[in-house]
Amino acid sequence: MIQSLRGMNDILSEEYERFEYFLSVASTIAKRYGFHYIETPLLEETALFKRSVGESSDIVGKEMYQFIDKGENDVCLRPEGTAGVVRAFVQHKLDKKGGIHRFYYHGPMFRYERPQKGRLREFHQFGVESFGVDSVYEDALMIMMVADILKALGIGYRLKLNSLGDQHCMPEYRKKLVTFIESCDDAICGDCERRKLINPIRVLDCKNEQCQNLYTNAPKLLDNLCDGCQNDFDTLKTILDQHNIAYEIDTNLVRGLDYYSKTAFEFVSDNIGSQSAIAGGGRYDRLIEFLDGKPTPAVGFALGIERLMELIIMPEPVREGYYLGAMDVAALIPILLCAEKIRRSDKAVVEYEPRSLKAHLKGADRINARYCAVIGENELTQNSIWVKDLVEKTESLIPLNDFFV
RNA sequence: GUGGGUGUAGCUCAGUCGGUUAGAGCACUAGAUUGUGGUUCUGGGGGUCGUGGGUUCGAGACCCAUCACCCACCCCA
Repeated sequence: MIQSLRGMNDILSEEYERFEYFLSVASTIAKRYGFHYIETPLLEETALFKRSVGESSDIVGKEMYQFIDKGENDVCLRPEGTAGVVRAFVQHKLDKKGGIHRFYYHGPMFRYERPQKGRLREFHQFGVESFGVDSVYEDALMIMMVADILKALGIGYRLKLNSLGDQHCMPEYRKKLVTFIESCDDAICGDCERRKLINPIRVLDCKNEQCQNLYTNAPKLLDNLCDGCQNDFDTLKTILDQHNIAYEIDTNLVRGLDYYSKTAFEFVSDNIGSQSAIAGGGRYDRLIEFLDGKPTPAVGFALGIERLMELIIMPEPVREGYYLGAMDVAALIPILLCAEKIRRSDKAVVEYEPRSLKAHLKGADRINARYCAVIGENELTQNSIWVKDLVEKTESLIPLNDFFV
């Protein structure tokens, strides 16, 4: 038997209903916030991710589905969504056009990791990117939008917040941090030794207990922000307070993608195991110029759909449409004609096997139909169809000529 | 990539020390006054015991490999 590839799942039936429900809720909310859908290719030039996500990140370093195509292009399946949207933004010269551009997207992402709960090799994200807005109000908008989506789905969360500084304060902070790390050099773990050289900020969220103990006295990002970053961060907190969105400051929250600056946030759930991040995002004002665009401020977030699936509280299912069945082979012909008429405006599911009335009622029940419509010997002689409303428990015999004329 | 656990019917799982025809519940299907659903009762169908090797007179059970899933590390959404 041929099986799907490791970490790549089919989504079907009830699971897909959840998936679809999520998409409709999230898309509706994104549109209400003034965002427009954008679809970008799953396959992109490898250089796009090397330059945006960053070669120091694990995603680019070891998790990409990368290969040479028949035209000898170095390509890979997208490991995340932002890079492609930024590429499209620049390619279509929206950076030069100026103004505000707000996009939302959803689709599969690919990372070659060891699968576990909440971590697949092909997984789905819903994300949002906003270009051209410098104001920290847009950062707040992102967080409010995620909060709105999670609330609409009945999902509880904790929000972690941090500021990573900008090109003015970050480099200086980085120097301070490296000096600090060197002062406790011999005691840090091998990973941190590596991080110190490639991306020193990442030592902060090292999970090694000994490292964490050492870093309690490390200089904090938040104590080293320049005035501009500090003001924005304070404003952001005020806005969130005003909107009753609870948050916790996490000075060790360092997003794993290299392009973030200033606002960084992460929504986590305590109910889905160790892969607990359900949404993450932040500002990335420098990324557009890294990808050859005109410098443009930008913020965004992405949300992992699979991690949300089991948390979604679905609305009560309602009975809808028709179940049609024959009690006699000859009745199948008018049944099919009726189904065709119903489908012009409603759902109709036909059972082809002639069965007892009881079996048909059960069948209608099983697919959660509102109406059970049956033609048997009696109806055939009277040229009519028997219809029972399974909610109102009323039934009627309708002449075929009158049925949905 | 590292460490640990699990794999028996469509689903959830029993299966004793290795022993003869592999079980239950749910689901499916058919009946229970011959045309009235969601309850009950009775019957029925459905299994290469994840896959491939090995040990043994005999393997669902023991051993090895492999694949998949789960948990933790790591990473991230």
